[in-house]
Amino acid sequence: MNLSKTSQYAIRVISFMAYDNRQIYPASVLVKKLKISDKYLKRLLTTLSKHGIVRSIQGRYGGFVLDKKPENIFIYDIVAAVENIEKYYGCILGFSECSDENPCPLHEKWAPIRDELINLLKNTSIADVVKNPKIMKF
Amino acid sequence: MNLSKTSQYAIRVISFMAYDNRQIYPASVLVKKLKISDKYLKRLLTTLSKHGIVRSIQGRYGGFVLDKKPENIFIYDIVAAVENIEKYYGCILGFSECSDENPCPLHEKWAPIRDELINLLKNTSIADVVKNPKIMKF
DNA sequence: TTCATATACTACATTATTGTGGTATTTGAT
DNA sequence: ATCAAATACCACAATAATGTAGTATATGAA
Ligand code: SF4
Ligand code: SF4
Repeated sequence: MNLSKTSQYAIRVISFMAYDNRQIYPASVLVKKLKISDKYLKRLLTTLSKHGIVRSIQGRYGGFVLDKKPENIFIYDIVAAVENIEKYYGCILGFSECSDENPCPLHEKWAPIRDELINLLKNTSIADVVKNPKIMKF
Repeated sequence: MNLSKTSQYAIRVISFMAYDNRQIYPASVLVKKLKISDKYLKRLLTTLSKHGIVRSIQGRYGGFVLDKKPENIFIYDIVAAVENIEKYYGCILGFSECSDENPCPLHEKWAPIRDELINLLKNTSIADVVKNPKIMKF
């Protein structure tokens, strides 16, 4: 019951960068600050840049910058950028024959929870996440 | 955002057996009906029997029987038997420094969803799941 | 133009999850 | 007691997710 580790990494990086979204952070700094595997994080950053969540600046004195204001970056977009978001819409039991149209008794209770979670992801911005000083003690 | 495949398999098997919880099903029948990998399902059934969810009967004419009435077998127990249930109590963002005591703005919204899901798993019995004929068209 | 330092890319390594094979052991009808 | 048919067990295979290594390419300050 959690986002993939990759999604969590992505959220952490973006959260960190949200502190000062004008500053250019080279990957090396982010790796050191967040203690995430060097190459894995770099690859992740490239992915995020291709999805327009960060902007990459190549060459010397380059790095990564947030491409939008933290208020406009939603967790849902980050997750959708790095993993298959469809997964979050499926049946919790893994059945395929049924859906909203053919609900089991569980569905009535599951669907609202699922929808709440998706809405949470869609409505929560990085600015919201960053409000907690505890989290940001990297 | 789903239970592990193993959990889903387990729920399917138990659901199938719930139809006639007096009948002894040899693993071979369950494999054929549910189209789940032979050895993997057998191993899973052994695990479930060790957790008191099914009872195994060895030897010729043996097989597996539900150890309780479907009304008394809860999804939560099945999941807890086959995967690490702790996973479902953690932070969705994967942070560790904080918790209910040091909530971020997201936590206020996440915790209730998490709790609802856990309650759903705890309160939903196999009898509930099996009420939907669509699901049971194996 | 050079060059230090950054990202981009590709291939491989490790780990966790899921799936398979072969054999030992159990059991009750005969 | 025998034996067909079932579970239990152990070791390995395939796949997916995560982590690592090395090289190519880009860029701007000097
Ligand atoms: S009806 Fe039940 S089994 Fe089907 S998708 Fe909904 S929760 Fe899953
Ligand atoms: S406060 Fe936020 S980051 Fe911390 S456990 Fe709760 S949801 Fe996760």
